[in-house]
Amino acid sequence: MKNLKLKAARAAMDMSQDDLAKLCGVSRQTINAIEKGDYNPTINLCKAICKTLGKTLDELFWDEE
Amino acid sequence: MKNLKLKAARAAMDMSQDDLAKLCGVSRQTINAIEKGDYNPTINLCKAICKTLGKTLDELFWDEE
DNA sequence: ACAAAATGTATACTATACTTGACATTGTGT
DNA sequence: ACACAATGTCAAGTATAGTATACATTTTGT
Repeated sequence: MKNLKLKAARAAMDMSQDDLAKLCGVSRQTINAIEKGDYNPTINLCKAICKTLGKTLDELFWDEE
Repeated sequence: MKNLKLKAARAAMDMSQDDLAKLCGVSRQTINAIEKGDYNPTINLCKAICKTLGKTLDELFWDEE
């Protein structure tokens, strides 16, 4: 399942996947795969993404059902 | 750095590392290593742990500074 | 319509999360 | 003191997160 919250938060900061990737110290493909739901990132990467986008884990990676 | 919030939440539910591991579908060593801070779990495992312990990602895995 | 930027996707490789099995150590109860 | 549960730790293996390179497609601006 895609991570649309991440995609939206990135768009709100007017960042490309590549911008975010560089700021988080990973490759563009990694960000792309996470947004696409292709894989299961580590918590440290999730935290780095959250801090870069000014969000928390719950805001970007928690799905309440 | 150790994850004491996780250790405390598990203790509050009166669960052993092995209990938690089984409920999350991972090995005991994995839970032990996470509490010890030995590695960097995936977000899916973090979510499974949170749901088992009735906590959110922010409560167990977010460190505000 | 055109060019350039951003995104999607594929392959082959490397790093590391996670497993299984085993043993040592530290608690906790009786 | 004794037994047993819970925790810490090691080593060798497997699965998959994440990389580098490359190319196709879509989006956006002019």
